[in-house]
Amino acid sequence: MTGIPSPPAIKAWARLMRVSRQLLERAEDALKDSGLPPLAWYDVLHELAEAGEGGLRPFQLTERTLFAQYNISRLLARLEADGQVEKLPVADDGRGQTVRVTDKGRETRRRMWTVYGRSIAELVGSWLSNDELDALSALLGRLRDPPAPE
Amino acid sequence: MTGIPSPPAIKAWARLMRVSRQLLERAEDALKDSGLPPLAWYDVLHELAEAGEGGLRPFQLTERTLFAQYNISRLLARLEADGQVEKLPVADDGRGQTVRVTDKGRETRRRMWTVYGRSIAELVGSWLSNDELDALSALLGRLRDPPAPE
DNA sequence: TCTATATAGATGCATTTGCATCGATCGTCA
DNA sequence: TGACGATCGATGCAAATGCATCTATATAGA
Repeated sequence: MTGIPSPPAIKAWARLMRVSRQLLERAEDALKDSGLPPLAWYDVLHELAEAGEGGLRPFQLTERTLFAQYNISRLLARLEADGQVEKLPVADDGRGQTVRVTDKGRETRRRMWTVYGRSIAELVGSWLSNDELDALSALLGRLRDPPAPE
Repeated sequence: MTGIPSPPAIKAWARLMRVSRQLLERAEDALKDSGLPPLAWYDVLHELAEAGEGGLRPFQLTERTLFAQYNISRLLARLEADGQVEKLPVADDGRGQTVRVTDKGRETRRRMWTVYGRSIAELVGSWLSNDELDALSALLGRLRDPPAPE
């Protein structure tokens, strides 16, 4: 019975898609303009930095970042080729590996954050109050992880 | 002075990016599962349908859809090859052309909407009340079209 | 233990995107 | 009118994405 979306739903959807695309593009542009790698690198380096010395398995990264499995596989290959991460065999699972961020990777993340963080502040932080930002987060949170259509 | 984003700004940004990506993926999957073309086709067909008989110039489509110019160029080539749109020379500008949706294109849009609309209803409409959806639209509207960084 | 099935991760191939640039026409200004 | 910069749209080439599938290891069940 939810076949036809209400006008407010359509409008919210349209704005959500449009605004997120636009802001994402701005953030990517800012990184490019500073000669820094794309946001996808940041996402992975960030997760790995949070994970600490233990590192993460690639499949854990696919869960956390929403990138497709083959995408993570290739992204990690690029990051490794560039010395940003290192892959270690994992003892109790011969199929897998553990990925750990290197010092260079940590430094890359730090440099990216100075630009990325500024983008966030400019694109979002300077237009809404903290209360409004919290309200936005709360509303978006209700749309998160909707149950997959069986 | 807006160099460092506040925690609420970071959280709102993260949710915005994550939720929009996730919902977009769901909507795309639903179309694929029904054997329908990707959302990009819908966006263009929708704009052209709204424009009516007069059609639109490609550069107008790039403005309205946020797709890059070369992207629109190739998307239109694919749509034309598939008979969804037709390109007409435009009288008063020898460089340009006018793009108009065909009957087939209108039919494609209609069929896509039955699936796409249901996705919107399920992914957004069923989780927030209309008032909440309006509040979300209003907040997102404040983030729209931020002035480009010079 | 042996077999069947599931999971981790990589990869070949086609499609799409991004980037730079091009050819063509338009508009402006001398 | 003629020259010049701007705009419209297309395109060659490289990189990234999507899709299907593959290899290898792990796990469950007879």
